[in-house]
Amino acid sequence: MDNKQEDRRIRRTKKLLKSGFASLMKEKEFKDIRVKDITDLVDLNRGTFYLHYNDTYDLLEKIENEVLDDFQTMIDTYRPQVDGHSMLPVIAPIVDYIVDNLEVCRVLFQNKTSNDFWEKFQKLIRKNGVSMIRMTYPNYNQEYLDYFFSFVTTGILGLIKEWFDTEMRLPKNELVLVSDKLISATATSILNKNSTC
Amino acid sequence: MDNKQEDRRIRRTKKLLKSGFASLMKEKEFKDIRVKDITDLVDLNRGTFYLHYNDTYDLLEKIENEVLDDFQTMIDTYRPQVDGHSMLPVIAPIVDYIVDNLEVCRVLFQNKTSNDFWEKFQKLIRKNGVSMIRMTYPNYNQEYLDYFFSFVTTGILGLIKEWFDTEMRLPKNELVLVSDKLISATATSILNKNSTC
DNA sequence: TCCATTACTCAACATTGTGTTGCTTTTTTA
DNA sequence: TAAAAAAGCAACACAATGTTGAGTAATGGA
Repeated sequence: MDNKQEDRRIRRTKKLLKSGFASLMKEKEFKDIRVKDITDLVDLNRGTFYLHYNDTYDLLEKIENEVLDDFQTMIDTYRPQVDGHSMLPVIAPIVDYIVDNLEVCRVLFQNKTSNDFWEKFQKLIRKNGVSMIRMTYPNYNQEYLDYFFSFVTTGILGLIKEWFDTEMRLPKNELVLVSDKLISATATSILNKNSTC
Repeated sequence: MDNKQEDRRIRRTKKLLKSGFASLMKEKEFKDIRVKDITDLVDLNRGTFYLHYNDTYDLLEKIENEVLDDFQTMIDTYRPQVDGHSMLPVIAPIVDYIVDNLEVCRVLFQNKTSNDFWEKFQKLIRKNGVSMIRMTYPNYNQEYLDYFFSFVTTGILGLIKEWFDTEMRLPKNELVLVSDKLISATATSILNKNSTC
């Protein structure tokens, strides 16, 4: 978006720091990653890190927010195509995105850090999902709806995590289908039986 | 279990450190908790901490494992009562346990640390759950079963987290019912439709 | 092409928290 | 009550942090 706002050097440096960080996350735990580890890996001065991030938590958070912004953009783009029965039109591009940004997404979805990303992801899905459900079931009990969304969104996060944990053995399109199936199965079983409670 | 194995002073000290830690987790993030914070709070020497734990991560891990051991014991105790259709006989005592150990369980289920507890909890449920499912569906595709379990177990974890996040407003027995309902809804919709794939 | 701007480098620094040690005091248990 | 073991205490070296000031190099607009 702000592609021309930042100095080319800054873009380059940030990209290096982020990719170095993601790369280190394959080898060691988040808590064991030092600023020096990152800057050594990508050949930058340690001080340079602090020109852009406060610490490794800040770096992680910035990465999280960038991905989440992309997700929101995709939801806004593809939601109009959802027909109410299946979430496929939205799920498919999101899974495509994950595949296109594997290294970073692995870090976020496998979530060996703190569950900030999971939490924010859920908020995003819930925000967008509640408004859709309300169209069909305007009076459904809000508290139950909250629990429903907690269940489904964490469930999907667990699904994607499982996918990474198993080296992405399941083909991408099957992951999409399984996700959609589980979402609609849960939704219909809950929404239809208790639409008045 | 080893109630009489450990010196009374050790029992007291460990209990103090664990409760102090759980108490601090209400105020601040895990990463901001120093060993000195804990020992100051419960009036112990900082060095004493290191007689029992390597660091705060180690302390957290020990807490996790104790709770998980209790869960396994409860599953072993109550599983014989499960009739195949509902998980209520197992879910209910687990939720009771959570209520009886609120402070510690809040830390583990709200999971603002690293998702080690979630991960171990899932492993435990999966281990016990797969063997039950196999009785009824011996030939169900293993890979799909894995995804099903990832979905359901993280879903339930999300449910419990939601419960803590909303100050446990939902009555305990309703939480039990919602959990059971979501589990069996997901299970039946998946297992019945695709028992051959 | 030049020049002002600004990002990055480098070395040094104070600070904080860690994990350990040797010795003393207190508590436990048999 | 005595031996054993845990907790207190003070001091230590160490690692990593976050910041600094001054010099160097790259950038992008005129």
